[in-house]
Amino acid sequence: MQQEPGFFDLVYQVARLIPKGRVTSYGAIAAYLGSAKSARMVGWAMNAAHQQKPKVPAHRVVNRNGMLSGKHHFVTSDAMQQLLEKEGVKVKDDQILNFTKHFWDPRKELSL
DNA sequence: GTCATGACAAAGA
DNA sequence: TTCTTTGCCATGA
Repeated sequence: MQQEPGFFDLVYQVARLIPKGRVTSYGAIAAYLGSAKSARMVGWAMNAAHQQKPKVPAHRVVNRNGMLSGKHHFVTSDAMQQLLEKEGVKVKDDQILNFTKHFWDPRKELSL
């Protein structure tokens, strides 16, 4: 088995590194992986993250606008918002308040 | 092997 | 300023 670190695995790794109460964007993760323009792949990876173990905090990953674009993919549409608020992130109208304040850039926090 | 889709992002009009 | 279009790369049929 090649065990080659695929794009998905990288996304899961970074997603799990997101501190509690923080959020990041698909583009930020993509940029950290070296493919800033492949933000779509990050979101696509999240789609498969549901079957990944350990669980991937996909609820901490939102689009560049801080909007819970992926909430619709959770078990329940409210699950994502509930989880975020539970961690201290205020969500209003499917959008994170003070998004820039909660924003966590792996490219900055992890390494440069 | 080819076509179509996807939880995004940046640029152009 | 908002809306529209293109790019990106991997997965599935």
